[in-house]
Amino acid sequence: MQSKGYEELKTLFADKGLKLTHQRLEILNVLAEAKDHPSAETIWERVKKRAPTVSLDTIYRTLGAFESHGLAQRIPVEGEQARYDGDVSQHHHLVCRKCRSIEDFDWPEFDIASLPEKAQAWGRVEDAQVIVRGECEKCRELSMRRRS
Amino acid sequence: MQSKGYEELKTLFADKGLKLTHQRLEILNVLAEAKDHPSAETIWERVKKRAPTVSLDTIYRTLGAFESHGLAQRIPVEGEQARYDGDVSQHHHLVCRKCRSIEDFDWPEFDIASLPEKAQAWGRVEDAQVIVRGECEKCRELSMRRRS
DNA sequence: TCCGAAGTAGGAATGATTCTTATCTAGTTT
DNA sequence: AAACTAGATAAGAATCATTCCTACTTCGGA
Repeated sequence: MQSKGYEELKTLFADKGLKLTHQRLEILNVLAEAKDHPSAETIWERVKKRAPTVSLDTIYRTLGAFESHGLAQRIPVEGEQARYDGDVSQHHHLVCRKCRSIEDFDWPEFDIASLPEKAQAWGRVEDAQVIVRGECEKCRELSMRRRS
Repeated sequence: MQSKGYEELKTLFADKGLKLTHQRLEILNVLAEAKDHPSAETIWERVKKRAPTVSLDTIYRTLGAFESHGLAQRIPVEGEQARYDGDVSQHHHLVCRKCRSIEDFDWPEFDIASLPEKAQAWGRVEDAQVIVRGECEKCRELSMRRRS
């Protein structure tokens, strides 16, 4: 995800009726740089390095605003903490049940337009993605070593 | 999901090292009859009709046990309450962001074996499903009517 | 520059889920 | 059939992510 210029962002936010504050900018930056699909709390820790006074509540509110305006997505995973992705382009996720790590993967052949009848007729589709759950390689090795 | 006979279940549970208690039977029944992907609390309400003394904690513990033994799945959705599905066969979900309803859909062409390279190499895949998010027809009509 | 809407901090409140402890039960052993 | 033991259960307390409340501050248009 490439960062947009300040003026470009300002226009983008204005169009959505959002104000482009310092905190929101920092959160956007963290999201843009993150490759680990961080939780709100993790984002908070990272943002605090550059803006130490930001409150966790602000992080939550901002992420909620970003999500409803299509600037970020909340990843469809169960689990204690919500996980966010600043990349809203079409892609899919690999979710490790052990260590909770989340990785992206692309699947160009996957096409929302070819979803079956029932999905097309269901209502207004906003997004569709594949969720693969299991055990990542790292955890798999660990559990094998432990067993032997 | 068809109910299995008692003896059959007993064997199935014994094989997994689980005890087949009255409570677990009732929870299984509720899951088998449910088509709405209920939350733990909803399951609790239904189970209480037949077994009024069951505690919510038992519901949570049992669902956890069922999930790790492949007798139920927790649906990969974000949101305040976890949602469960007694159907563990390959299928996908339509999730309404407004009313939180969840519907099943089948997609025979979807094949785990044809996931792209990166997903195959990631680790041990336990399941893969498509999550479609958006607004169901009912909510869509409501919001349109309100707007006009 | 002024105003109202929107954003913010900090702490309190909420609500789902899990843990603790003492008790109980299913399936097994004697 | 009585005793045994690992696994289950109930009840309430504890946790922890997330949201709400209140008072204060900032942004952007007029």
